[in-house]
Amino acid sequence: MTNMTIYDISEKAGVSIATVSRVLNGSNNVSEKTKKKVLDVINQYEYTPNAFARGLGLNSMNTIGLMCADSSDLYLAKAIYYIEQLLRANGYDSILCCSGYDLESKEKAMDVLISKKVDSVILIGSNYIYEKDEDNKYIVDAAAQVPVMLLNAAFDAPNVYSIVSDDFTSMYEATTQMIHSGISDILYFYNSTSYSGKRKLAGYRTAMEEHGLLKSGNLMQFYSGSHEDIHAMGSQLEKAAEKGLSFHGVIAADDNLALGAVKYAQNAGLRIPEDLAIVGYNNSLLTTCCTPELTSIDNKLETLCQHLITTLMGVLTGNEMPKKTIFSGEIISRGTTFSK
Amino acid sequence: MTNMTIYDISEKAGVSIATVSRVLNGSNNVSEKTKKKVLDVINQYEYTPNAFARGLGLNSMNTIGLMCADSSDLYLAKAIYYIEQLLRANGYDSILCCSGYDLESKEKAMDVLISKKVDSVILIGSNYIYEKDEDNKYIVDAAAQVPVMLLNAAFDAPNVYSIVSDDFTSMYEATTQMIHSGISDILYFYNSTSYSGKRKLAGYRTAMEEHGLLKSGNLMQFYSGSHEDIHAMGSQLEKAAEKGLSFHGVIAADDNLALGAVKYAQNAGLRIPEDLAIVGYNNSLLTTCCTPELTSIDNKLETLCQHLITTLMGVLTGNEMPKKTIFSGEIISRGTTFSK
DNA sequence: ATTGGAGATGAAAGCACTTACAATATTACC
DNA sequence: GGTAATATTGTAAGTGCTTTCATCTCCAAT
Repeated sequence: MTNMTIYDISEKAGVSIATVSRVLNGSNNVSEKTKKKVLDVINQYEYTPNAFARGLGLNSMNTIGLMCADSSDLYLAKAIYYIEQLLRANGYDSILCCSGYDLESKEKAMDVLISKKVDSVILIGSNYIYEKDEDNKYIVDAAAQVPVMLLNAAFDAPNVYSIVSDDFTSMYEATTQMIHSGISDILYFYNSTSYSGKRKLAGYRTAMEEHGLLKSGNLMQFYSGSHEDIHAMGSQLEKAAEKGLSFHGVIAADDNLALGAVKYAQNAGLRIPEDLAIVGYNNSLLTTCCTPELTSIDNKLETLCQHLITTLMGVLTGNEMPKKTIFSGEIISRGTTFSK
Repeated sequence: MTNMTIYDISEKAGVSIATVSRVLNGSNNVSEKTKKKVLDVINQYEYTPNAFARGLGLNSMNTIGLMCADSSDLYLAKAIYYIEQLLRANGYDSILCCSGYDLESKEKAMDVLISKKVDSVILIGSNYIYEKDEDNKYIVDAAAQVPVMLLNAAFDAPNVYSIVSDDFTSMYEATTQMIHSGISDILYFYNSTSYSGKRKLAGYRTAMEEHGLLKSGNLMQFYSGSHEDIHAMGSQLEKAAEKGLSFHGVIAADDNLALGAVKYAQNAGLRIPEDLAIVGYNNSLLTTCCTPELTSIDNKLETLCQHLITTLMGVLTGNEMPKKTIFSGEIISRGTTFSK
């Protein structure tokens, strides 16, 4: 922690700097005797090698770039937390970069991280993959420099690894379950058409189609997924109902939207779940805030993160790792739906 | 973005590397003509200087260490978000380190950040300052290396800067307001005795004392402040009520605890606010999840963060800056209290 | 006693920048 | 046109590590 250099240590220990460097890096080409001698000096003076010089020599400072649209988003914040913990446990540090949701900002953020010489970039969230391939160029470019890890999105390119949850199946099952509970007019309430957004929607559609219940009027998009807008979400449902849209169930693409539906039901004096059953997505802490509490789909974020880090560590040590991994989610039943 | 060095650029531009370095660092000792010439080459080849070599030469990589107990905590996550944005706007990047709540982990986390050669460390949250001075040694040590910024805590030491909200006054006013609304048996529900925890409590005590209403039995501590425990929080209140404790108001030290009180009231069939008025703290998104919505104290986090960064930037450029700044909070009245 | 080879060590050349200082070019002024 | 002052540029010495390669030590095998 002092400002000594490797030269000071080598002098005090009576060895060359090469030897000090070797014990610093755990090389086994050092005799036990001199290793101990050097370590003693290092501990005595609380010497810490200069990280920049180390970085220059090794071309790495053991840092990983974490990118997400908004680190204050409930779900993303949890992911950041898990990932940071896991990385540090593996000897890596995290440099965080909130990119926002537009492509240009993402490209800029990516440049920042790459120019910081991170060992890898982890893109947290399904909004980093675009329809058009040219819009994903910034990812391909980054992957030419360092491995790129995607959480909740998948993209097939060299040096890009994807960890996703099976959103399609989760939504398919949630929808099927609601149909089986006797509800046939189910609204799908969503905001994003991101990678996972599309798969969720497809899960709903497939389940509805299989029962001959799909009506295009029951797909309702809201412009935002932000918590601040839950009242506006509620209003939108209210207006739709006033205009004659009839629905006794809402499947929402995330918990904020589901909470909007709860707000709507409460304002309209509807009983939950008798008059309106509601399912959310992400199983965030929002689920336990409202009354009744919210049924939601848990996509096993911690497991996804663990697997992501395992994969990344494998890649960084030069191992062949799977390019895409899929995990199943789970429906957590609470008060806003009928128990099976 | 390529792997060129300053030598390549100097060669292609027909100047020395010193000149390239000068334009890279915005030195004004370069003629416009050569500056343009060099910039053209840099842009043409998309050259980015090697961050490690730069760090070694400048002894800085323009990164700031962000430390918080748990980045997935609602309030801390918001702080991280604001700070990261502001830092990046000022040309700095953030390396994130979630320290947990125990001292030893914090010391370790601090070592990690310092050894990464950050330009400053920002401690986010009131739990970084301890009663005993020896427990704050890790901060003093860190401050010997780089400026240390405290958000929501204050500590007087060289090179340590504190940005706090006036928790005492906020709590004093919230309590006074509740008393004036006609409630005299007000429970104080808290978990932490951190820097701001103590000040909040003092605000409540002072207000109650001034009205001769303070009863020590009305101070109720809960072991955790975590959202997962809201049901347990509710149970604790329920048990206390069953044992004969009477209260018609709850002032909670944060929104999670307040939500616990809401859960209790709902389970016990109490009307809010008629039978039980509730005030939370932090004005987090939890406030709008429950019904009725939660009155809470907003401590102007964004303002605090802005001021913190302003102060930090001043310090880093060698200016004299105030060691401690205090901002007022504001009570946001919602449905869990009587409107004034 | 001799040789070969493994294991331990050191000298020195990177790594890609910054910057003090010296050298040169340019301008200003008489 | 000459000189001093100033603006611009280059040389070279850091910055603190890693690592290759050569050297040296030591011991087992012959």
